[in-house]
Order: sequence, then C-alpha cells, then structure tokens
Amino acid sequence: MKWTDLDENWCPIARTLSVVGDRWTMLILRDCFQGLSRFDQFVQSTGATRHVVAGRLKRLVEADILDKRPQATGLKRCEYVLTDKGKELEPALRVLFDWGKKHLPIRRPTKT
Amino acid sequence: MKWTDLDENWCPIARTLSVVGDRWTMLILRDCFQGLSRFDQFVQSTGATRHVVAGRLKRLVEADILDKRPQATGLKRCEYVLTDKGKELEPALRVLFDWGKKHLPIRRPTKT
DNA sequence: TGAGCAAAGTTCCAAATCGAAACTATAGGT
DNA sequence: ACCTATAGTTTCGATTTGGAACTTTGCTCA
Repeated sequence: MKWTDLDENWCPIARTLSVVGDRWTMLILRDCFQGLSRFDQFVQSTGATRHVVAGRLKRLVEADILDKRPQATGLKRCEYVLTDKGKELEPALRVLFDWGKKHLPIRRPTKT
Repeated sequence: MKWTDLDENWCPIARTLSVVGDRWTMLILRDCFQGLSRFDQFVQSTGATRHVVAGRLKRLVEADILDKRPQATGLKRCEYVLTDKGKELEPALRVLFDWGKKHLPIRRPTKT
C-alpha cells in the first residue's frame, strides 16, 4: 500500500498522516511556526534536499496547510505562510517537542 | 541528509522525529494504544508490508518505546507493548486524530 | 505419528523515492 | 551588459519500499 492511499482511510490519524506523516514535512512546519517562510530557509534549516523540500511544499499548499504568496514585485520570490488550518497543527509539534526534550536529551561530547 | 542523522539534532522535535517521524511507525503506535500487540495484527491494521513492519518494530524496541515480550510457551509468538516512555506519545496521536477528524472529513460515496 | 496450520520474520526482485550536485529561469541591482 | 538571488528542475546512482513467496518453530488434532 502506498501512503497517499491513506487519505481515504477510516482513521482520522491515518488521514492526517497522509498529509503530514513524514519527517521533512513536520520539520518544514516547525520552521513555519518559527517564522521562516522561504524556500531556501527551509532547505537550510531542515537539511532536506531542494528536491524533497519542493515536493513537500507543493503537497502542503495543495492540502491548504500552507499558503504560497508570490512577492508583489518579483515572480520567483515568494512566501509560504501557515493557513488557519495549518496553525492548528501546532499542538502536535508541541507534544513532539516536549517528548523529545524529556526522553531524548542531546548527548554532548563529554569533555575529556 | 539521512533521517537517522536527526537523532543528535539540536531541536527536540527533530530528535523525536528521528524515531517516530514516519507514517507507518505512527500507525503502529496508534494500534498499540488500541490494544493490538502482535506482528500480524500490525501488518493487517496498518496496511504496511511485513518487511516494513518488521523494521519499524525493531526500531521502536531499540528506542525503548515498545517492549517485546516473548510468550512464555512458544518462541515465535510474542507481544509488543508500550513502555511508559511510549505511552507518553499518546497526546501527539490525539492531536493528529482531532485534526484529521476536523479538517479531513472522510468522503463517503454520495448515494446516487 | 505426522499433516496441516499459525506466527514472526526473512528473502527476492522490480519500482518508487531519495541525496547530492549541477543546471535553469527570471528579476533586480550596479 | 553582467552578476547575484531565488525557486525550483533535472540527472543519476544509492537506498527504501511494495508485494509476494519462502523459512522456521511449535501447536493442534485426526
């Protein structure tokens, strides 16, 4: 089964995951919540390739989670901003944040 | 960048996603919260292939999110149960559930 | 006894996706 | 006219996936 097939799944969790159930997508959303909005920012911040970022952004826009706004003046330059629907995903990211902070503490190199 | 590299990321969200940031993993956890505990149940319920389920379960056990308990009598039969650490991911699934229910209503075939 | 069955993987191969890096297209600046 | 910035697209080899068959071990029941 391919994961896009999950979009008609009986389970709301599966349907949600058919849109955002992927680490790069989630990281892009994290960036959006932190105020980033441009293509190259996402590429830099997430560490995903341009290829993948392009695909994820396209899907997020199609799903009406992000809104793509061309800058008035130029054609290329644009902004990706969260829609209201997208903003409602924030609690999910907060849970992931808290869980990671508690259960996956970063291992700093112990000073020798 | 490969996604296992996220496990030492400065961001707790990224670290969390390095373990559970994948749709099949999340669906397996959903099943666990609903009381499923056996390999074939996960395969059936999620729709992922045995191949993928095997890999995901292995990682969840390594991450101490699931505990693998061989059944006393047999060697093959076993149970996967959530650890306390794993149980703390429930709020994340609840958010995904609520969001999907609200924003991705299932499209029933309209009766003609 | 021994044939069949269940459970939990593993293996195989072809197809899809990814990572890395180079390339393209358009606007603006100098 | 040339250079830079931005937002992609393309290419190609490597990795991961999907799908199905196969393996292994113990259990059941005739």
